[in-house]
Amino acid sequence: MTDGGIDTRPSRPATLHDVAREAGVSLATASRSINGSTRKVNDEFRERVLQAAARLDYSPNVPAQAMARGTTTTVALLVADIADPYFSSIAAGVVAEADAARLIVTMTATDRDAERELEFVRALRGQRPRVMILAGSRPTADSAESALGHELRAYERAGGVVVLIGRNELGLRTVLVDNAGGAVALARALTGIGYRRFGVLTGSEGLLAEVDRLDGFRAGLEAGGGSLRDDDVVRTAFTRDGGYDGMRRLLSRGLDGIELVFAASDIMAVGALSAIRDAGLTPGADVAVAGFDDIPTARDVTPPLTTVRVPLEALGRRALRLALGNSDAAARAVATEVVLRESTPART
Amino acid sequence: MTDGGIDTRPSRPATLHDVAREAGVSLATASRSINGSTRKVNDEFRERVLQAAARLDYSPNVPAQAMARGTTTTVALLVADIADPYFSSIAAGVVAEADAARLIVTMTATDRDAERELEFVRALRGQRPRVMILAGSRPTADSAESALGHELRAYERAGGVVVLIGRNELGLRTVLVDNAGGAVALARALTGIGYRRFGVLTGSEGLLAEVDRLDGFRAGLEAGGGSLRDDDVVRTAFTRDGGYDGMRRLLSRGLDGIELVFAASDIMAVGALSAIRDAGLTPGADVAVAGFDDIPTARDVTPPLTTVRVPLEALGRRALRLALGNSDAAARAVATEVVLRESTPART
DNA sequence: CTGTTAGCGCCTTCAC
DNA sequence: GTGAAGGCGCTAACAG
Repeated sequence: MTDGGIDTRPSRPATLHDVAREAGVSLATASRSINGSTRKVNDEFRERVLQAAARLDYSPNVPAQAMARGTTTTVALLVADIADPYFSSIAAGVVAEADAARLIVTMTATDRDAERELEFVRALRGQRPRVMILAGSRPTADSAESALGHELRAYERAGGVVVLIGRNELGLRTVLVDNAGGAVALARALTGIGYRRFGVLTGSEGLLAEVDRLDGFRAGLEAGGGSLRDDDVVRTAFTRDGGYDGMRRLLSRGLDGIELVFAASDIMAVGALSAIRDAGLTPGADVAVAGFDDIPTARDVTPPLTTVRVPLEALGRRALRLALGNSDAAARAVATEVVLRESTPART
Repeated sequence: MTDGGIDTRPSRPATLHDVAREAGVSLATASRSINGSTRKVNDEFRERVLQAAARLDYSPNVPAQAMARGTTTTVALLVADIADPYFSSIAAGVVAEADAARLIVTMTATDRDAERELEFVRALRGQRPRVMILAGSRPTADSAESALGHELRAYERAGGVVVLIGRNELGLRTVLVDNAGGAVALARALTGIGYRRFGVLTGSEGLLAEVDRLDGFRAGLEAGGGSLRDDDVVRTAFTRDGGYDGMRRLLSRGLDGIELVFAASDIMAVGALSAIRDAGLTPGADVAVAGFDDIPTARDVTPPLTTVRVPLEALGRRALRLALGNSDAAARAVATEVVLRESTPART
């Protein structure tokens, strides 16, 4: 820099070695000063090292540390769809908790594709994350399942920790959600305020959550004296548009006495509301709608959505805590809670 | 495994060395077989290596590869809030594009805190990501700003690439959004359908996006003959709850002739709609509301929200493409587009 | 308390 | 075409 200007040429990042030399100490001392090991370092030396590091804009090479230590500080998170509020809320929880533990989260989306999920688990395994959290619940059984299980088990055998959110399979650590209980409670609450004839919008992929919610709802109706005919159960995509289409199908076929439509997820319910409105009807008044999850927008749609609250962010936090060995996170299924709002007005 | 069962004890992950030995070839040959280098490998050998790898459940150690190669396959993404649809949509775009380039995305949230942002940039720098994307737009200037700039420049000097989304500072690569143009167009469209008296809900942190949107809106009003009084501009948090509170303030103070409230983001507009409704008024009829961004829920609230579409996912994709040197991604500001919906019915 | 040194797992010239 | 060997940046024994 003979011109005295700032050197902006891309250059090799400073290494610990450089810092040690600059500070006039050994590599080991530099290392100990910067990340404080068990051993103590003379204050003066430490100070010198730290200043040298600052002067050189030194930034520890994490991959190198990982290799030397034999362990990373990474948490891998695999979700079905990042833009879906269900998953982004969970992700926010995982990130928040990771933060507290000084871990970094890597995030990927499977697009609800089992092939892709498998592929990603394979790729992620290579990163040697400390923890792998899978939140995209998937079919109860399918061809890729065994391969997935194999991969996950291999990962655990090599010292990794897997946590599944919302499904209970493969004998892996799981954060269970009380889907069934919530659905039962919802059904009872709805029959309790006078509803009798129901319709259902659910997913078509046989996800565990879907199944549990439907079964629970059925059970709750039985107990409460409501009725649900088999052909009033519409299977569609587990998305906003799926909810819209499913509701439209139901409407064009004729509601035929259905008083309330239960959508297996809020995001589907939101689609259903729009479909109802687009058909010239008024949700709540002409047909009631209930959802599941209590995503943030549930209270902002009109009418505000009756639903079952699943503490999504807490799920994410709990998943990571469970992975990190916090045993009280292992407890039992995460409780859910019925939230009655105006989309299901009391019937007389 | 004398008992013939499956060994599930946590064991050391298989290394390339193990694979080579198992296949009876050298380390180099194993390496070349598995990740295909420039050199050719005898088919038979390669086959043997691949099988050995499968047998041992070998998974390449990415951190080790990174070290040896001197470069990672990581993209670091820093956003303000993961659960906010604005950012999760951008994130989805980044992830999708990263996918195509076989890169892994690590994601962190700053919680809109400049301190945290700085801290994270520092930590992320250590990961030696190929690219760093900052999407949490922040104050136009503040104390942490220079430190941030210093850190980012050091990162670039060491060979990294930084891309900013939505702000134009520090002389770094940027994906610009035409906030001003969109706001101008919105204002003109609204005056065009008969609105004259406006109110505004905007953020209080002086984010560039806020400022541009407000200025643009003002300019558009002038051109279109609308009016906006200074005390009809409410500064509040750039969140759903901020929108709710701001609107409530406006309402309790008395709308005083305001016909339409422009919220600087959809998420704030959504809060405003709820506030209006909670006050016993009907949004659209009693007060019109417009937002900005066109997040997915904009069309699902009632009445559907008039807004300015920002192609969020595309922003994310473009940011990464720009980072990867795709020059056509460098073009000019991303275009925005006015979307009129029922929250702003034409005024005779 | 400080310094020396041997790896961590992999890639990549360089000889063969 | 294949193998041997050095080195990537850092940590963690191990001596001093």
